Amino acid sequence: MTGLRERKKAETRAALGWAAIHLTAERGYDNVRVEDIAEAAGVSPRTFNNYFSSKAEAIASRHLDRSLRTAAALRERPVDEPLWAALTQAALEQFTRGPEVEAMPSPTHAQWVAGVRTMLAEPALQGERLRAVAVAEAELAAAVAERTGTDLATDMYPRLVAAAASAAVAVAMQHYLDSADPPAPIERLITDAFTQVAAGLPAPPR
Amino acid sequence: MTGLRERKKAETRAALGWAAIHLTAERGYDNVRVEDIAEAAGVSPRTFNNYFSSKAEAIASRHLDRSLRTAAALRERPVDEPLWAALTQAALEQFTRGPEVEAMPSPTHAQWVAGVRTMLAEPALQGERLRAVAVAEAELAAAVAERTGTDLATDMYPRLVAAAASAAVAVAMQHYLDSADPPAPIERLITDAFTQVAAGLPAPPR
DNA sequence: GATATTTTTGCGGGGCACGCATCTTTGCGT
DNA sequence: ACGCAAAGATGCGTGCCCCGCAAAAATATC
Repeated sequence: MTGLRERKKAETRAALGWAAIHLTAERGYDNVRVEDIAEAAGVSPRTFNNYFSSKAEAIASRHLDRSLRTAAALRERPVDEPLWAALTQAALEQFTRGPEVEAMPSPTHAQWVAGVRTMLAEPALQGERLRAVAVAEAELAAAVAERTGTDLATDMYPRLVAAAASAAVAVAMQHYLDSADPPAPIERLITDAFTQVAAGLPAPPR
Repeated sequence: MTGLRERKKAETRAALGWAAIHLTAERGYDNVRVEDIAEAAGVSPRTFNNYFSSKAEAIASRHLDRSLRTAAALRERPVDEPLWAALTQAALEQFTRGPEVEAMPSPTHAQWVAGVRTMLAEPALQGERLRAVAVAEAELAAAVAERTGTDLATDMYPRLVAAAASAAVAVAMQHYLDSADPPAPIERLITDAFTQVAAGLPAPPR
């Protein structure tokens, strides 16, 4: 059962995370104070640090949540699906755009994308983002171990798979952001990346 | 030519980095103040921030340097060596222990390892470490692109290779630290990891 | 409705990162 | 050898961040 307490906590957390991202994309990382984020979310500044232990962590929180969902998605895939096909699908599922982005008016949208790009370039945030990916990777490794019947404690295999899958997604996203004109569809990039990794990344003929 | 100026800068940087690691492994991350690190390196506290923009960055600096050396090492490998063999060797080269560690007396050494483990577990450092790896990965990708005649701007291939290689090293290191009793030789773990990745990480028979 | 738990909030402290002005060191041309 | 220009080191001051602690408010339990 989902009590009022838990729901409110989740809402506050989401509000703080979203406010942190929104304000940062709008004004730039160090023109946003914790105080501003707290105000936008309707809580006291002190409360901010009850939810996140740093400004960076708040901003990275959505990325963390989404990354964790990949592991959960893998567990939902049919057990008889081949591993790499299941991984690819699990990853793809995370890239259907949510309503709060879709509902954004178009001219604003361009500014938004630019703001996000600037945000991602901020060194102070990259570390936290990568840490989020690492946390999710552990979950993914556990799911892979379960699915393939390997042992996390003795085999490197599940961790290698999880790391390679994370890398595929990361590279595809980077490629998408870099060459956004014209923007190659992210779905194709992800599929491509997974295919190459699953083929062992052979050196191309020269 | 390597002037006095550059040499002194490099020395100061190294001294700060080493002091940061040493003190942190000894006392724990938040029992070390920037002031202490500066003092140990023989410079003023203000100077610390001329070299590193955070305590975490200073601690991760050696890791960054070592990671960057992998990319440099790849460039030194013979051009006719197959890609994955060259990558494996380049990575292996970075794991011959330096004299300042080798020279450490054995009882102290145990404490040292424990200290380092605690240090690596510190959340505040993990992000910075990962960021260092990411920076090195970009270098590695460039080296791979060069060696394979692919194009960084249009092909995901070199980045995927770099990411997969980084992941192989990271997983091997993690495995090494986790199962350190008995400690499997790191060289074998790395070689194993690279072999699996280059084979496309096929699902094992159940 | 009264009591017990959880969460929020205000306050205060210790530290960190950095801009700016100043002083010192190094490099170089004559 | 000397002095000037460039680069680095230092001290000071500022704004912000993160967190411990204890009181107050909100929610759950009976």
